[in-house]
Amino acid sequence: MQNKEIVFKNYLDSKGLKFTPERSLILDAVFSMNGHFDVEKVHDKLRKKNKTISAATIYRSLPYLIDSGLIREVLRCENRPQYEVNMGKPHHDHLVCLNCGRVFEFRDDDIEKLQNKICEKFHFKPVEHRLGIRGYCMDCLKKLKDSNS
Amino acid sequence: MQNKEIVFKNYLDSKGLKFTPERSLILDAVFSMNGHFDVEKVHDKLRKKNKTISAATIYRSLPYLIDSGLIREVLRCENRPQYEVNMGKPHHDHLVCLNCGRVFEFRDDDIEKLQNKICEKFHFKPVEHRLGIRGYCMDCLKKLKDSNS
DNA sequence: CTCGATGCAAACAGTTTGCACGATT
DNA sequence: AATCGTGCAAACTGTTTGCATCGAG
Repeated sequence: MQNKEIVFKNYLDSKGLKFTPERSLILDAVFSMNGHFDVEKVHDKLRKKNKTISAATIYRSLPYLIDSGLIREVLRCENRPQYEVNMGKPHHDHLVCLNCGRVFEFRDDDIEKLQNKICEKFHFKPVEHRLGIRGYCMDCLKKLKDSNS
Repeated sequence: MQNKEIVFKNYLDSKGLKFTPERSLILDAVFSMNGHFDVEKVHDKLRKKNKTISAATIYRSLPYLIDSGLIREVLRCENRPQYEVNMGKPHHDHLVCLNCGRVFEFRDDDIEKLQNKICEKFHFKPVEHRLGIRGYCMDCLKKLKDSNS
């Protein structure tokens, strides 16, 4: 039993909920994802392992995973909510390419500090923040330039 | 004919589209809104003026308003997309209170500069960015504290 | 026996689209 | 006549919910 299972089980126990086989599979699927994912991707992943679980169950499980701190919702750059695993990384922000859709992660302590300064100014107690910069990545810029010449 | 109408008309003309009475009403409704709004709010506003316009038409018009630069989509803090009028203010970010839902706007040039620095590092050409900090505002903090004592 | 968990299907909300009709040129 | 815009209703997508059933304690 790995760390993530222990965390999830403890969380569920504390709420009088059960660590079922389905929830275990969803947990594994979510952690086998690299990068961002949405409900459909989790569903697909499970189907590929011939462990189909109804979408309703996934929808019902995600809030528990979020509440337990194992995953979190990230910047909405598409039409549906995206999630990602909380891997010890305290926080990071995103560069989203409008052309290829790739997401580049970065973390900048100075930005974090400035944000805290602003919160102080407003007497605002921050819980979380999301910063997403959308634009064009190096590769796509090059491609676009080439195709125009 | 005011500025916004001229801008919109010019935009529509340039695309071979028409500045219809419906689009004019939507434009007015949108500009009479203070703060953020969504499609339903525009619809309501128009209904209150006894100028009911079908939701479909509003949905079809918003992209033109965005594309013409008159309004923009803002941070999604709720379940549906929110928009706001582009009032000359070049850009600002948001503090969203998780308790009362109020949105505080701010602008910080240092953060903007840092973002540009990061983009340079990634050879990333930014188009737009959204920063939302969620937490608790001063008033709610006070209220929450009082009710706990 | 009692709860919570599940899958299914139906319901739902927001958005988009097909279509017939209307207005403008 | 051609083109674009509109309202309506139907379609569609992602998500939630009611219900019968299952399964662990």
